[in-house]
Amino acid sequence: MHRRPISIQDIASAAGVSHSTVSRALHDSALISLEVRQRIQQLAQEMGYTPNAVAQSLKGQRTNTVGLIIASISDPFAGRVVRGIEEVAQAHHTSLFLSLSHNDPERELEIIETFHRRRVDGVISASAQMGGAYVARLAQLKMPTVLINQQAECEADRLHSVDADDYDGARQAVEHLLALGHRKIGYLGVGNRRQSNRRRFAGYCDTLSAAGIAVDAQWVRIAPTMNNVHADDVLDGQALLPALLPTGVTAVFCYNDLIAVGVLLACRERGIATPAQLSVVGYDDVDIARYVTPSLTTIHQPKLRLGAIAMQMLLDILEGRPVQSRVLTNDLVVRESTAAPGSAPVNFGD
Amino acid sequence: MHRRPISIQDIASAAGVSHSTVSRALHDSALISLEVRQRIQQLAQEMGYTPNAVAQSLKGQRTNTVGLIIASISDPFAGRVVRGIEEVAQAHHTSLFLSLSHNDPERELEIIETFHRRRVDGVISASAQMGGAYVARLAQLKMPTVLINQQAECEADRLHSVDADDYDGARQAVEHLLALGHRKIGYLGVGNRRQSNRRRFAGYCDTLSAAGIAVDAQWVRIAPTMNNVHADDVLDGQALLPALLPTGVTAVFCYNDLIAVGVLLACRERGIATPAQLSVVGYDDVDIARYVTPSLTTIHQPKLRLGAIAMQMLLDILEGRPVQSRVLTNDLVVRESTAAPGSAPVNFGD
DNA sequence: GAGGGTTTTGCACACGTGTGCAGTATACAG
DNA sequence: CTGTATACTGCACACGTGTGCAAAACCCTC
Repeated sequence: MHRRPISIQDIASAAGVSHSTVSRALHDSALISLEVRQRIQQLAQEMGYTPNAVAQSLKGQRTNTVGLIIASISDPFAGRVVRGIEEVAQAHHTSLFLSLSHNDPERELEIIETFHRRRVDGVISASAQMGGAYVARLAQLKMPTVLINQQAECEADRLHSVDADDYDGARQAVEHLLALGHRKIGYLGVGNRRQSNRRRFAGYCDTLSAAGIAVDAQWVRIAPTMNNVHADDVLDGQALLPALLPTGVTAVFCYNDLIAVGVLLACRERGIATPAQLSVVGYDDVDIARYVTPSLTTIHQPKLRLGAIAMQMLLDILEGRPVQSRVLTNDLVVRESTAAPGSAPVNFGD
Repeated sequence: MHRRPISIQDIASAAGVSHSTVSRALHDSALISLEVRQRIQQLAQEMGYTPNAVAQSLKGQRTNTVGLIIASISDPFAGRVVRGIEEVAQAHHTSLFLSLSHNDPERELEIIETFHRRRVDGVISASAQMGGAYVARLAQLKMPTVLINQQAECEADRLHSVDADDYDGARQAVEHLLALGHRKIGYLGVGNRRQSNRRRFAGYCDTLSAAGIAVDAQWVRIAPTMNNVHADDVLDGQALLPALLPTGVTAVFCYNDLIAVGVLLACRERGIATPAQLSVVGYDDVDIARYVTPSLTTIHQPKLRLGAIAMQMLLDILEGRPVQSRVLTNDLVVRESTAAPGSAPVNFGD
C-alpha cells in the first residue's frame, strides 16, 4: 500500500538515460546538453519527483538540519525566541528539530544524543539549566553550538552564545525604583535557572550597594527548585510574596514577568494596592505584561532578535565564517506597576 | 577539521570482522556468538560510536520523524498542544520537525514540500487556516496526516483529525450567559481562522435561537483577515469592542481568550466595569485567562490531550492500527468576568 | 575420518543521490 | 582517412546501515 516515492532512477528508466544524467540534469549541470536537460526536468515535473533529502544528507556531509533545545514551549519567552530562529532557518532552507528539556539534565543529555544520531549540523540551546555535563558532551561531540542567554565562556571553538545583558537589565530595574524614591527593595528569584538568576541578582545587589543601601537578606526570596514548568512561576511568585511583606519593602524586583504576575495576584488577594502600596518590576516583557492590571513595568528583552542572531550565528559557523559571541542590551519599559512609595503602609496579614 | 564520526565499518576494522557482523552484534542478533557480541558492543562503547540515523532512515523506510505545522508558536494555545505532541513523540523515539505557517497558505505548501523531501513519516497540522489546496496536496502525497481542530471530512484514508467540539463549547458559553439573565449577547470573531470561527459562531447563533432570541447582525463583529499573528488578536478585540457598545449588548462571547483580553483592556480604557456593565466570555482557557483582571470566564480546551492524542493517532496510523477521528468535549470554566446584567447602562463614548 | 547438523561469519546487494573518470559520439582540422 | 579537440553520457564507487544467502568453521556421531 505504501508505494515508495519515485526516484531519479525511475526518471532515468523512463527517459532512457542513466541516473547520473538525471542527477546532473536536475542540477542544471553544464555537462548535460541543454536539450536533454530540459526534457528531463519536464519529465521529473510530470512524474511528481521530489528529491530525497535523506539520501542527499547521507551523501553530502550536511543535513541542513538544526537541533533546538527549549526548556518549555509554554514559556512565552521561549515562543518569541523560537520564532526568530525559525524565520532565519526557513530562509536558509534549514529544518528544525524541536525538543523540550523541561530543565531536566538527564533529558537534556538524551536530546543531545538524539541530535547527534540524526547528524544535525548544529544545535541551539535556550534551555536555561545547562548542567556542566551537558555542555561538556556538546563540546565532546564537536557539534557546533549556540547557546542563548547562557553566557558560555567560549570553552571550545564550536561553543558560542548570544545573550541579553542580565546584569545591566537588573541594574536598570533597580535604578528605576531608586529614582522613584524606593529604599527597601525586595528580590524574588528562581532556583532552577541558576545562571541568569545569579546574574540578575548580582545586578540587583550591586546597584543597591552603589546607592549606599545594604541588602537585607530578608528582602530576598528564591523559589525552590522542584518546579520547572513555566506556569509554576506564577504560583511561585504568589507563594513567595507573603514572606516578603513583613520586611517592609515598598517595591519588589522579580526574576521574570510570570513571577511578577504571581505577585500581583497575591496582592490582589490581600487587598494590597499596586503600585500605591507596592511597586512591582518584572523581566522579559512578555505579552502578558501588557495585559495584566496594573500593566507591568519590566525589562524588555529583544527575544526575536535573540533567536534570529543565534540562528544566523550558527549558519556562520557552519559556513566557516568568523563569529563572535554577542551580548545584547535590554531596555526598561515603564508601565503602571511602579510608582513612588505611597504613604499607605503595607498591610500584612489581617 | 570536521573529522567524520566513526561508523560500524571503523569498528569492524578495529575488531577484525566484517561490518555485517558489527551491525548484527549491535542489534543483539542471535546469529552472532555471545562472546563476539559482547566484545563488539564494548568496543563500540569505547570508540564512542553513535549510529547514523540518516543512513538507517535511508535503508529502512521509516525515518521516525514527524512534521509539525503550527500557525504561530507565540499563540499560547499552540504552546500547550505542542507540548502534548512532544511528550508522546519523545516517548516513541520520534523527532519533530517544527515549522510555522503564520496562516500563510503559500508558506504552508512550501512546508509540506519540505516535509515530503525529508521523508517524514507523517504530519500533524494545527494551522487553523487550512486552504483546500494544502489539504489536497497532503492527500496527494499520501503522507499520513492528523489535523488538530480542523474537523477534516476524512476524505482520504490517511487524513484524520482530532478536535475539541467548537459548536458545543460555544453553546455552553452562551447558555451560561443566558442563565445569568443576559438577552443581548454579542459575538467577536476572527476572519483568518474560518473553520473554527464558523463553528463557534454557529453554536452562538443556534443557542440564542433556541432560547427564542433573534440574533441581531449588529451584535456580531469579525476581525479583518489581514493580521495573523497572535498578538494582534488582543488588538483586534480592543479595536472591535467600541462598535459593539451602541447596540446595547450586556455580554460578549469572544472567539478566544486573547480577543477577550482585548475587550477587557478596551473596557478599562473607557471606564466600563466588567462584569458589572459588561460580561465577557473567552475561549481556550490559556494561562493568561487566569491572570487578567477580572479573571476570564472561558471555555477550557484540553490542549495537552489534544496534542497527545493527535500524536498517538499518527503513530497508530503508521503501525497500521485502526484509528478513528475523535471529538473531545470542552468545559466551561466560570471565573470573574461574567455576572448577571447590572443596572448600570453601558456608557459608550463620552 | 567422513558425513551431517549447527553455529558463526562474510559476501554482495539494497536504499537514493552525487561525482571522478573513462568512454562514446560528434565536429573539425590536417 | 586519421588524428585530435570538444561535447556529452555512463560506469562505478561512495555515503552508512541492514539483510538474504552462501560459505566457512565447529561439533558430534557413527
